[in-house]
Amino acid sequence: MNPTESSPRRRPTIRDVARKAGVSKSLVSMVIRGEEKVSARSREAVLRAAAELGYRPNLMARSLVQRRTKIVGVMVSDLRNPFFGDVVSGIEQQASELGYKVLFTTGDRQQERETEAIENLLELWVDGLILAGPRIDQDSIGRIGRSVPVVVLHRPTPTTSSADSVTNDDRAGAEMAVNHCHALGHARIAHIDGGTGAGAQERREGYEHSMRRLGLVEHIVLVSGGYTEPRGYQGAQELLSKRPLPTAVFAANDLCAMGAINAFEEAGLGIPSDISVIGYDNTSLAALRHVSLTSIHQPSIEMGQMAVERLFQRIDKGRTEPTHEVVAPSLVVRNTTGPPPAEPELEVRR
Amino acid sequence: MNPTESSPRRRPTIRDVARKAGVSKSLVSMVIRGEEKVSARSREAVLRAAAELGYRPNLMARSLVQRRTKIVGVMVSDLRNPFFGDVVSGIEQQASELGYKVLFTTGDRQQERETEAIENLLELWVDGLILAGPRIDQDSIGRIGRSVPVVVLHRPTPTTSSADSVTNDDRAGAEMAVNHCHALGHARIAHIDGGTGAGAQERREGYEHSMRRLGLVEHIVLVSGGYTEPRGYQGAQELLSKRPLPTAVFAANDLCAMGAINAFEEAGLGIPSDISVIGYDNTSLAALRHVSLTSIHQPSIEMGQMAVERLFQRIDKGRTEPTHEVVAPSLVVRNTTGPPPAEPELEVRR
DNA sequence: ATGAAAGCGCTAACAA
DNA sequence: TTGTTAGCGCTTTCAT
Repeated sequence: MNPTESSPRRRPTIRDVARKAGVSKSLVSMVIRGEEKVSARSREAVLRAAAELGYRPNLMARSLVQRRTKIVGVMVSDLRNPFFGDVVSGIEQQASELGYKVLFTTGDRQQERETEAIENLLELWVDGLILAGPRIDQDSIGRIGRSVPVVVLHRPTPTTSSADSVTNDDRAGAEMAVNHCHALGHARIAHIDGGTGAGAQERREGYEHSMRRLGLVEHIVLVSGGYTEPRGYQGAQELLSKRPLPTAVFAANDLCAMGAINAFEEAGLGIPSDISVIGYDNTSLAALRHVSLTSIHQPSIEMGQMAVERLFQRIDKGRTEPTHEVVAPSLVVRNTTGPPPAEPELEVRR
Repeated sequence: MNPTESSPRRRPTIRDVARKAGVSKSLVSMVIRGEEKVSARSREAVLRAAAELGYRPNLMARSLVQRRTKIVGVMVSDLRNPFFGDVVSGIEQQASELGYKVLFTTGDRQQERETEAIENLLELWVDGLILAGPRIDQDSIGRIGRSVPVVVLHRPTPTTSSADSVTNDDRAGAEMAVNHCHALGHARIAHIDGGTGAGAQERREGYEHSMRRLGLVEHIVLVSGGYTEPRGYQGAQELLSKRPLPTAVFAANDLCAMGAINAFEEAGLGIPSDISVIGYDNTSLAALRHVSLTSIHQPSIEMGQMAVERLFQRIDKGRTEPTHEVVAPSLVVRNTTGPPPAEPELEVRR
């Protein structure tokens, strides 16, 4: 029995191809990489041998000698959030445009898992790293940024950091949300926050700042939530236990908003007749006509593309000073926000 | 100026650590891999040097000599479908349990992109491959399966194939959907199909078979759709242009169902008062109380885990005969299905 | 307990 | 145009 065949499919290497084609390794290498200076005869022989053997170059071996992988690593904090679907799509588009492959890992919204996920990518010596909505601390990011080009997505990064960042202006977005509600006549505007999620702090601050600026400081109600539906539900429950009830709620993101809406509807409140809800991210979820959630839009596909572009500038263009791109969010009004209900107090006074 | 420092962060290698710690490469290797037979003194010296240099082992170099990567590659057909969030989560859990890393790529529902995505993984010499909802043809899958362990998720695979598969019984699930509608009193049950999506054919067949078995063959209405919301919307539009209108619609998946619901609501139809809608996959989307979509559940997290387990058996346990695991789907009744409206014909006759 | 040497699959000079 | 050689960073015998 042929030992090569009997061994459970040892993958053919460049050597096997060379032997079969009757040429040297280097010639095979040249053909595989599409170099010109190869005679048609050799080229054909090599290609045929490669095809017959089912040869596939070993990227690791190649990367080892070239000292670069042409791979962009992407750590996505939460694959369950539809928001990241768009981001990833933008990343892939641009990467393939620039000749890079993309590999993903996920952190499942837990710091420890994120660290692991990033480590996995780093051990592969990816040429660059994109952290999409990371929760790990800034110090860690800075440290990683010193050993490999890093772009942080959706999370503001201190200007001192070695990492680039691409974010939307969360503070401005939050203010848009509050202003929208205020313009509709709301005063008791509450916020279910995003906890430790990327950008959550800024949205919180934007909310508070805006409330203050509008003279609604005594109406500030801030409950803790998170970037998931159950967190939004919990946050809404907490709001429901307080009096007076808010007439509008700004939720940390769309998922959170959906959870809040569920809680309110369960409590028999009409949306937006009794209570308005506004989300953030303008995900595909919000756009579903059946959901029709008013939300703050951030251009996620474009942001994904920008992240890759930034990485590229560092890797292939030798840029070294960090850049911090901030894109403008925008308000998308749909059907979960409207004017507040008539004040019950009026009826009491009557 | 120290040339090592000035060069734009060349990553430290095992050699650098060895030099700094004043020991040999092999010793460093042993320490890094946590081997026992190393003196405490050397171990400390090595660890300190490694920490100071920010050393990170190069997985590629290691894989090259070990001829295995301890990486499971996963090609996900559509990251925008929340369904895959769960699947991925199951895959990651089980993989980390078994000591494997996971790397993802996506195909964005296009065959060509899928092929590329898979190729990327293969060139890394991943130890095994999971194809989650692939659209590429069975031949290609079979070919890949002959060179590396492959598990196909969510898509039935011919028993002749060299790949394993983990699927739910799409045919049975489709029949459950139809039976549920029939039990509610519906006869005009239409189907918006999933086109070339994984399992779509089986769902289509299950629908037709079930309609036939229930004696509703003349009510079979099958329009083409797909596994996305816009496709569902289009499919529903087509249904709306036909007479008589169906009283219930079985959509290829939840996304498709949402699109259909949008179309129906836009047309002024009440759900489920005028028309019932049932989806497939029981995604987080369907579970949103505000959406509350009746759907066919498949245990996605468990299926992800099983896929990894199957891979593991091939990689580390030497299994060679293909397995085809089929799990049972189940019906989850929510608020988008109900009894059909009173027949308008009755009023006409009156 | 530690080190020297060979080699994983590939590319990149350099020779021929 | 083609082959030879060295070496990428690491693990793995095999000596010591």
